[in-house]
Amino acid sequence: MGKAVTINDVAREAGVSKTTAVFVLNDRPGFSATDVTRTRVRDAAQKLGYRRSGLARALSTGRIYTVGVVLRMDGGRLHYSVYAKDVLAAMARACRAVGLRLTLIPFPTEGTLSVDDVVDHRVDGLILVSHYDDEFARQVYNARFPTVSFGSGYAERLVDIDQRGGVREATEYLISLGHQRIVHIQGESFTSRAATERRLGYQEALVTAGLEAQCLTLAEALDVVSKPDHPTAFIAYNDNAAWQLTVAAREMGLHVPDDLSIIGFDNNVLAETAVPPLTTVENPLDAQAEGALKVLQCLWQGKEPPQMATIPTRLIHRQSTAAPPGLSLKFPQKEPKQ
Amino acid sequence: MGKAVTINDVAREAGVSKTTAVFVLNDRPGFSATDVTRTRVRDAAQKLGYRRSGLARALSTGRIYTVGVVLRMDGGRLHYSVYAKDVLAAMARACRAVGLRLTLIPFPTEGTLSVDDVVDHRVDGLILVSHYDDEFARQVYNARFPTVSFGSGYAERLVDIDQRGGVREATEYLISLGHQRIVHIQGESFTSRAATERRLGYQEALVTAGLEAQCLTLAEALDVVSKPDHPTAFIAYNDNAAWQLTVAAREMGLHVPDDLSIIGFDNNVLAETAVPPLTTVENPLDAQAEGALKVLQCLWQGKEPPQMATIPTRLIHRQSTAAPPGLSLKFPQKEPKQ
DNA sequence: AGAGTTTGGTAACCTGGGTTAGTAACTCGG
DNA sequence: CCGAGTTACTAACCCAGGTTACCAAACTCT
Repeated sequence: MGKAVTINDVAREAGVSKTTAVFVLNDRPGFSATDVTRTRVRDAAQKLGYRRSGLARALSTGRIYTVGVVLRMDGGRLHYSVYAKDVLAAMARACRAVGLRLTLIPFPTEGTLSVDDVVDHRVDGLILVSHYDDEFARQVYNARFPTVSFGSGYAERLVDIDQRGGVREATEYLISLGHQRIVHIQGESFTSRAATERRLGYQEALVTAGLEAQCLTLAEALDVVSKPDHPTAFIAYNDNAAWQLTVAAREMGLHVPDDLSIIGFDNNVLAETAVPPLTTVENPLDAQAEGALKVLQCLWQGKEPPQMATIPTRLIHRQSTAAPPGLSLKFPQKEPKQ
Repeated sequence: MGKAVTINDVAREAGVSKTTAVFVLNDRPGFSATDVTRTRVRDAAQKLGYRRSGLARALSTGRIYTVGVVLRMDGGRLHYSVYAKDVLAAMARACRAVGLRLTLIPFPTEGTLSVDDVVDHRVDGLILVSHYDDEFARQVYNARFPTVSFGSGYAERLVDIDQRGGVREATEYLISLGHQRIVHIQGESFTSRAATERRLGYQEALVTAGLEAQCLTLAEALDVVSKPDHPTAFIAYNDNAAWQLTVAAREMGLHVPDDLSIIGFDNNVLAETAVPPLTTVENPLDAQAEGALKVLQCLWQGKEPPQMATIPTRLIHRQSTAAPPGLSLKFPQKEPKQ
């Protein structure tokens, strides 16, 4: 590897003081130097292949330009794999865009994390992604370490998407297509913020339209759909549930969307993979990631960030939604198998 | 946040020199101090809530105790999401076990990464996970930066699983069940190391048994399985392909495993999610991650690591494999639909 | 011409640890 | 009681940057 070139080497090569070299290379505002000097320093740096040490810089500035993403990396269910990877990808993009680095701090499967553990990770701030321990979150916030919650979870400085509005819009769309019997497939953790918000969005839309609300678990929904008088539309908690329902419906000989309309939530790869591709609510992870970083930047600058930021969602129209069978004039209604 | 407590504060509080404080707190071998002194230092540290700065330590020791994982975070296909997340989880576990941290260095969607970019990420070493740019890999290796390849890719210091042996064992298992017509579903990138190795494992087993080899793409396989005289067993490049074939077979009214045996590769969440759960070759990511770290540790200690490490795989028996229809005595053979 | 300001630049010290080379005091053998 | 060896501890310097305070010369104003 050879000895690394330091700023001292550059200064010596350019025949100036270290201070001058530092100030020139950092384009320090307010520092005056002749063009000749500036050029000499830059040429010397170029010639020696100088690359400044992020470490030393971090030590003296007190900023390391890295955020830690605390995330459960276990959790075997398929859609969580997709979500975790998508969140990381979005955070990585957002960080890259503003010149930050990203350290992954996996939340352990067993036990918990302590503030000490986390601070030792040398990060300027933390992003707590949903599904972590509330006790841990409270500790970190109490330590006054710059921290944001990403998605549902501990409610301090939360950056979340508009869960409720997204589902409301999707439900209103189904109503506008003429559906009267619309069922909501609830998330597995009924009490989580995301699950609650999504359910509320569904209920708000139905109440406004004067229709009756019915919330089922995925298992119940899979059962209901096999009955002859099944509902004409389902709005699922996430793409995974929507996708499983789609598979089940297809196997039962039901045609999606002619016999059954299905809407998911997340717009992740599962929605694209499904046959037919799912109409779904976009989970704008990129915008959410940017929002989370903005909050951290506020904290770093000493500004008080908003207690809560909500990222708008939008409905992605694909091929799993249509008017209910009675209203569909395009094709003769198919008879469900059995 | 208050002012951080430094080692100097501890030394002052304990009434000793900084050197003594450092040596005591680091349990430096060969340093002698009375128990009274040691206790005084430790008590002072405890009392002040001293926490040493990883940054400063990294600066003076030249080691930051962090590895960078270079990984594509785009690539929308479902199984890649699962793979990326599983690899990260495995790397995170392996790092944690040996007291290292993990920085995610996402390989950009467009363009490439430069060595400068990466070195600035303040890491002691790099893990290049498959699907990166060969040119980039060459540069990093040339820069003599401690680097390992994880899985298929640039062939210097490669830590890979026993792709060939895994598929060979799986194929031999199908043969032992009595299958005569076994088809291999190839990976999408036919020429990649993983795809080649897996195909070779399949071919070796068939040749040894005196059977005829047939390699198809997933699309071709989905087509073939709809024919009346379809093969009795498929061994897929990965769980995703196996899973798609399973879904297709089920929709065609074929029963897995009675009509059709299917084996996947990876043993990830897709294999568990599939109905029926897939017999598959385990992709031992944890062992592979540990192997990759071992190589880095060799490099850090100046030892020459093995050019190539191969992690053994094993077959996971689930419900997608059985004897071929003719040999199955358990149930009457079902007639494929159509 | 003397005072004030701008320009161009630097020595010295800071970040928070780790390390080297030494010193004073004590112990032991002869 | 003198030299050698050990024990207990420390001053001073290193890592590679960033910052502060200050200075000399040149320029501007009255």
